[in-house]
Amino acid sequence: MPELPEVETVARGLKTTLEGHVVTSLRQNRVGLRMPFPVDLARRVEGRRVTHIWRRAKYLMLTLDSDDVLIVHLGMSGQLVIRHDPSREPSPHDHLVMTTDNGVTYVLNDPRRFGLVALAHIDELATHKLFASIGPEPLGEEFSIKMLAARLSNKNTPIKSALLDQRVVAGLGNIYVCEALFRAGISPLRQAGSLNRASVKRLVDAIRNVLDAAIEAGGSSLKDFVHHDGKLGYFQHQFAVYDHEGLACPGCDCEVAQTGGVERIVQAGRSTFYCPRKQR
DNA sequence: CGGCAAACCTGCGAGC
DNA sequence: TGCTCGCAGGTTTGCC
Repeated sequence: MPELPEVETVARGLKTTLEGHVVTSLRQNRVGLRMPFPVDLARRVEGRRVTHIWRRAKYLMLTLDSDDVLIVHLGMSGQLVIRHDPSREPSPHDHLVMTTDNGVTYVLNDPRRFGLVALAHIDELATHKLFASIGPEPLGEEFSIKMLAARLSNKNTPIKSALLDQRVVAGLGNIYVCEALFRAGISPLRQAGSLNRASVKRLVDAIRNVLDAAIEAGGSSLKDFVHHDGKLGYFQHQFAVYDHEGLACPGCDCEVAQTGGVERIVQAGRSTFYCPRKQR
């Protein structure tokens, strides 16, 4: 589920209630998710103040006053939400339960358990296994036409697959790759290395614009995604092509009955939605 | 090295 | 109603 805009939304929401507060208890209801929880997780988090909440790629980052960083990835179905009734019996998928000194309880719930929780010292983040090979932040200064062009130039894979590769650019997932390629007018089938400079420029602009718009809308809620306070995102109502197979492409003026509308294909095992008339 | 399929896991909707 | 199948926002592994 959560791609860059969804994780950014959770980070911004948590800032308002969690930042500046001390973790009074951290309970684990299982040994781990995709990877085992750190063995010393509770010991290193309990009693620490959360000084800064931020995001890198699709990872939620909670910096503690010990200079440890609590790293949370929500996988496909993860939620980090406020639990208003802490006395309630945890649901089978409430894997972590955390309480802070202002009396707020947070639950990490993740039915599919593709999520991940890790802990690292702030000085070792850059070289940490999770982050060492991740590409630039698409909303940051360093992401440019020149740099994306360089990263795509020698790739023989379709542009769709290249953009899903977190080493090329950080934070994009299936939804926003499809939407960005639509906005840029580029076919997902094009070989990444075949894009000219003008196409790469449109792609850089499209990626930034779609991510900005999605963050503005609080992310996309398809099945599982909710904000920290349980509210839904609403960018799904602005999808042009994602999950729109057979529906009218917003850029085409002809009838769906004649064109077939938005098409769905499978690339590297994942659905791609696109308009073959508007995307070349 | 590069690129793709499969695996990890649960839940849900469609179809029979 | 109840079963099976396919599919889902991500990442890693292993194979060619």
